[in-house]
Amino acid sequence: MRRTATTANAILGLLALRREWSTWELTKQLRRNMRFFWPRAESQIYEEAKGLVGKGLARDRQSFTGKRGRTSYAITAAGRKQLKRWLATPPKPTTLECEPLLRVFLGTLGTDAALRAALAQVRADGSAVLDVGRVVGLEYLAGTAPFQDQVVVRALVFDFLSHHARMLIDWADRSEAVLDAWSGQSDEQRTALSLQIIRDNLDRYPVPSASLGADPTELRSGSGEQA
Amino acid sequence: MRRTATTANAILGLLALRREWSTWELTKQLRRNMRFFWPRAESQIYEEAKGLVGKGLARDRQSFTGKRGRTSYAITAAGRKQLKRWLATPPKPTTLECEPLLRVFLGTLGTDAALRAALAQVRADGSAVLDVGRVVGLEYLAGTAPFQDQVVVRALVFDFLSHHARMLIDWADRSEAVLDAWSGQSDEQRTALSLQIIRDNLDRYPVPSASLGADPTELRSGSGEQA
DNA sequence: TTCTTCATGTAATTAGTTACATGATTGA
DNA sequence: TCAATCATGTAACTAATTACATGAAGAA
Repeated sequence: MRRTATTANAILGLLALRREWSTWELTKQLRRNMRFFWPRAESQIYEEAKGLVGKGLARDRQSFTGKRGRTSYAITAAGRKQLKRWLATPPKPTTLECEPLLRVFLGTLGTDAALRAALAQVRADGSAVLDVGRVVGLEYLAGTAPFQDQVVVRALVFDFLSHHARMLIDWADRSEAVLDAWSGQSDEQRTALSLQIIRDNLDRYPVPSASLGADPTELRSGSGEQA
Repeated sequence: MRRTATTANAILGLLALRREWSTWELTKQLRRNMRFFWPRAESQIYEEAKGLVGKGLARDRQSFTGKRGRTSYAITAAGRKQLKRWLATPPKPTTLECEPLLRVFLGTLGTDAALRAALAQVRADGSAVLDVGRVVGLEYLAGTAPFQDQVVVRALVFDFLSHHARMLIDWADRSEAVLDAWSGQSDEQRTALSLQIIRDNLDRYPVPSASLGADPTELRSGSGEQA
């Protein structure tokens, strides 16, 4: 009853963009485009696609390549209706899952090498996004992308992922520089550096005017450089 | 067959920082600090804590508040050993799960209002991080944070989350401006704007001289039937 | 006194992953 | 013809969520 089943709706959305998809094409699409903001194992796709058929939201068609079967899917009228309904529901919150950051959080329990390995992983995660972005972005610019007609929304997604990726890489770079600075520093110096990092970040938060309640003396003056 | 069980290790890490934790304190900690990079349902904590005891990595202690029981946990020597081992293993990739972005991806199938709702959610997600950051950050600056001695690593986490949050908010702002620009624009103008967004992002990628070349093959979604 | 929030869990269910198995196609 | 990779799934399992139930403490 309370089933949101986002993955199923994601597939439904793909089905709505083209008249027929083989399961393989669906998985390829998820690998290429959606994995960075809705990552799922490929076996899940097979499962969900079958589920859609079971609910009458898609229909399947069998064909053969040699003696090996293949299933293709197409959206039904009921499927389109369900998709519209879903798109009108409130979105779920964004979540980030960053195991390397957990390791940094617990970093004092481990080694310097472990800390650096965590940073390296985050940098690699960002690079992986950019690597795909370069290929896909150039396709759109060339006008040859598989869903060129969707470019107006895809550009927004592209912008998101690009910034996300660069955030990861830049953070890894900054943090590595901090680790480098630590060597030869006293505990006091390290602490001072850390507090400065926190202060720098806080200074850049725009205080939300909506929620400023009691007294403005609480706020730091001189933060008037908003864009 | 590798059992990493990151959530269990996360709890183990908390246990290593203090001599005893009640389950409630563990859940509170996860809500306050870790939920933005390792979000888990609270019921999971109870489960995992029991699991740690079962494996001898922690021991539990029962007490009472009135007639109601309470369980507290402490790490064992074996637990510390396991924790060290885990910290030395390679980190897992970062993943982002952004349902609003999926909605933007499929945005042409829905309404303008739905698109804006997705952006609003992302902005809210960023704000939620900053709201906690303000409180926690000031605690560290004041020297009164519960784990003040961990400030050197916590500052790095703080830096990450601050930038992540601002990335979300800035993207929502930019994208909303794009939606505003769309009204009164022709399809050609919208497309031009979108391509410009993609171009701007690509221009800012440093092309990694190391991994040039590779494959432009991956594209080509077959069946060139496009609307 | 009653309401709300803090605190402590259990039960039922589902979503998702890992591992495996195997046919078809390509190209060296 | 052999290996790699493309393509198509299934089985087994576990991690995780939702929903529920209820006691204690403090505020109104």
